[in-house]
Amino acid sequence: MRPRGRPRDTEVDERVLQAATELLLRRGYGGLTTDEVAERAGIAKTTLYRRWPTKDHLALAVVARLQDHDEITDTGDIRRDLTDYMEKVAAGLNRMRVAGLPPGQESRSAGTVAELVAAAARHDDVGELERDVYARRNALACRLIERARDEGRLRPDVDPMTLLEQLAGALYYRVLITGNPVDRAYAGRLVAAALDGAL
Amino acid sequence: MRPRGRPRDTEVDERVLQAATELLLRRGYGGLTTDEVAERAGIAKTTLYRRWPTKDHLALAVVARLQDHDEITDTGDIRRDLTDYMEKVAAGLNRMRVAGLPPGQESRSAGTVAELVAAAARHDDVGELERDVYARRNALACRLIERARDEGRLRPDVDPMTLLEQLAGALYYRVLITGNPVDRAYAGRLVAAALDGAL
DNA sequence: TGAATTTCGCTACCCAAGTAGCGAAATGGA
DNA sequence: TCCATTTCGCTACTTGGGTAGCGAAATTCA
Repeated sequence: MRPRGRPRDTEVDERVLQAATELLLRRGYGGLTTDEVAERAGIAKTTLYRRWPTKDHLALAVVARLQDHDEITDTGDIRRDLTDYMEKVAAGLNRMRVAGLPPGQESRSAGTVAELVAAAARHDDVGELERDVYARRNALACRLIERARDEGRLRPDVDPMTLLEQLAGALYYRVLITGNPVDRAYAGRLVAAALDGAL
Repeated sequence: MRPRGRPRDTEVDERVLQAATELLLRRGYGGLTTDEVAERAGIAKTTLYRRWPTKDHLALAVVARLQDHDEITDTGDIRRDLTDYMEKVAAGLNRMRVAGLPPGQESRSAGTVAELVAAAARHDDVGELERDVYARRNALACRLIERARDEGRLRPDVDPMTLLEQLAGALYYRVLITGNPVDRAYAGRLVAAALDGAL
């Protein structure tokens, strides 16, 4: 049942997200301006701000929509499954990190990923939404690990979340802090290190 | 030998950093404004910008100065040494993460840490300076690991940098992404997981 | 039909980052 | 002493995120 007043134009959301997506992907976070998004979407800036209270919220909405909800493969080979998962996470990071750079000029910039992390720190609700995205994705991998553990393919005292944080953390650390590339080779080394231990 | 023109007032740098430090610690990144820093330091804003080309550069200078150059303990017990090191890293993160919050209202905000990560992504030179800070600190821990490995206390195929990235990465992941607390207990669990492996 | 309610577009505005340009002050060198 | 050079303070400005307030449009309910 409709609320009381004039209904929202639902096409507006779509047009705004479209325009914002294009700007974010082509020009990066700094090149995404609410003025231009509003202009391209053919609406007033105030209308935009009625739906997304800050640019950070808008950018998160864009990125959340871009997330492909890829499934996790479960072949029973935990080493391989985890490597596959890490590679998918890495691919997502790499897609965002080059956003806004002229082709060929990649630099070490973590770009949009870093800005979204900062956005999460600035607004509590953005942080929660972001955490939901990660959590949903990690939950699948978590079950993968639990199953392997319960079937005796991993040590019984393995804490799935700690293991995941070790793996994903290293990827994010590379992208955000050291700026080194993350590829399948690195994902493999990482999983090997985490599974085999250092002792 | 002095350059040609009017010399820079060296006291200005000190006064600016002082004012910026206080603002950053008390009000957080968003509460640090170049206008107020300049006013408190008793200089014109243009003078500030002649030394630090952006607010991001200034903030990094502040944080870099705050880093305590604590040594790394080497007791020969690699498990304990790494835990100590992780705890020091965590302490540094926790110090920055509460910056700008009224006491008691900690929230999950990663605050200044996240903003600095974004700053590194925005300006290549800020990124390089930041990486230098981390690299210098990590180099010590790296040697610690190498020594343990070469003395047979760790597997011979251990890659020190990968191990460090696993450890530090998980800490940063917690602070920046999941927002969970990092304390000594977590540091211990982390080191145990990395050393013992999951298999 | 009319009243209440909500969205929309518009204009004008505030704030903070960062820049342009100028005259005055402080230095080294001829 | 005079000149080149550089810093400094100042004022004015541009840009982008975000807000206030208003009149018009679109809807529900009586």
